[in-house]
Amino acid sequence: MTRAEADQAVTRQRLLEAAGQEFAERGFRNVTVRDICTRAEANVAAINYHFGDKEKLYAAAVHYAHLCATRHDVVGAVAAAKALSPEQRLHAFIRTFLTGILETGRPAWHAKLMAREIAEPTGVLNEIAQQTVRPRLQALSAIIRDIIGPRASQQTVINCARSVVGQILFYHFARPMLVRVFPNEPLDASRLDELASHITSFSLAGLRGIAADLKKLPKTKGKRARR
Amino acid sequence: MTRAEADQAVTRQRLLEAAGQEFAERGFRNVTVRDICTRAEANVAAINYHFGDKEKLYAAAVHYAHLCATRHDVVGAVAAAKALSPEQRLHAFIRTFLTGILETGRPAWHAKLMAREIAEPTGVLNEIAQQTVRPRLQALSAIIRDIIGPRASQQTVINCARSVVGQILFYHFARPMLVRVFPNEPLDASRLDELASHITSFSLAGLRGIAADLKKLPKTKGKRARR
DNA sequence: TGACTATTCAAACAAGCGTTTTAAACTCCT
DNA sequence: AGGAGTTTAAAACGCTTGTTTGAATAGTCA
Repeated sequence: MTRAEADQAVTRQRLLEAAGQEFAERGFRNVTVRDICTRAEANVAAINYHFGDKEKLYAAAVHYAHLCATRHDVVGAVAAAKALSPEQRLHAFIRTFLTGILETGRPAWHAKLMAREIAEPTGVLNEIAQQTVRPRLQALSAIIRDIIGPRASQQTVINCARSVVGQILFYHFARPMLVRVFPNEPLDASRLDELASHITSFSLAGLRGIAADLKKLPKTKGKRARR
Repeated sequence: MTRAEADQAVTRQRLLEAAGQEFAERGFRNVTVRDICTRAEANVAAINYHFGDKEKLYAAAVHYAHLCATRHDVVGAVAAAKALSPEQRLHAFIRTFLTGILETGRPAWHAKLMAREIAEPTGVLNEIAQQTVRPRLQALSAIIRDIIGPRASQQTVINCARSVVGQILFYHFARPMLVRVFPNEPLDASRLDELASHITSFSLAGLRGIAADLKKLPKTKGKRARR
């Protein structure tokens, strides 16, 4: 690799990192290219030179975040825990997912960027849906089905999955409000274990309750209770 | 009231409605004053004339939304159901809250505006926190305590409240992703009953599970199990 | 070394934004 | 009817934004 190519690589990388953090923290529209270039210690024109335009930089940042995320991913953590009980796998899923939400600064802007894109799509949302969300949903659905049993309808599994993920992502989306309503709670990585345990306990009980409800109404053979 | 005053009032009101819907749907930064004025069939200068500037219009829209929301509010619905069981009151809370999230168009941009402000505060968040969120949290906390009993710590109640609200708001924040991951699900008002029932069942079971866990660990007299 | 390419940089550009200005249109009161 | 006060309308202003330009710099390779 030539020196020039190395320079290009290092500037590109700095832009990618700076853009990822800025975008994750403040959103696509609220971040200016000058903000990013200042943080990356690069010239204003660097973005257009290396990536074409702001949108392509954003797409590259999302793609990069996905690569980073899949390295030590939620799905990976769950797969590695294949030998564990469904309850333990649920805890692993929740804890790993929540880590990316509660962590601050450099190491975990990936999850925040994903979450932001989920709420305010910018065109690369479909890519995220296919590459990041679907596999996680698959993993979570498998765990949930292990817990509530094969008689539950697919719709029930999905509703439960959304209940679990909703509890987790709440700590991302509602953060500005949470710090105002609960000013004495840190709500950062120091609470990870406590919050992960709570969500796991709450969700486990919820899932078992749903499963118990199904047994009381064995009408439609369990499956396909949908409308 | 003079004719001029009536005209002023009607234009102001049209601006307020148009702004509320635009802001709720697309966010403060993504909406231009020209968008609002076009929708309200008013001149560009109307906003600055009637409200001063764009931010004050936004604040007025939030305030107006709060007024509309408190008319047939979550808290009101719960208070009216004071005679009901905690389980029924939980269902009423969830269903009323979820209505504002799932409803489309005119009648229910209030909840969406609130939710948007929760995720991306613009300066009036403190007002919302005090006027809208705190009373709802109080109402929900009371219901939760009725269900899980007096031995639970305040922190446990709060964690549970966040678990319930997280499930509900998820259908607002994650909507763009949800419609992509579940393209065959409507996720609008037609699903209100089903989703409200699911969240209620899931949460009720979750709460009872938390309560049961407390009885198995009566170490610290229940209260103050924090940290 | 010297032509050639790749990268950085300061400056300027064009478009979109919120806002202001200025004047016209309208209503009200005597 | 006519002046005063209020609301609407069109145009333009100033600022910020993303982007482009063209020169300056550094590195490669014959």
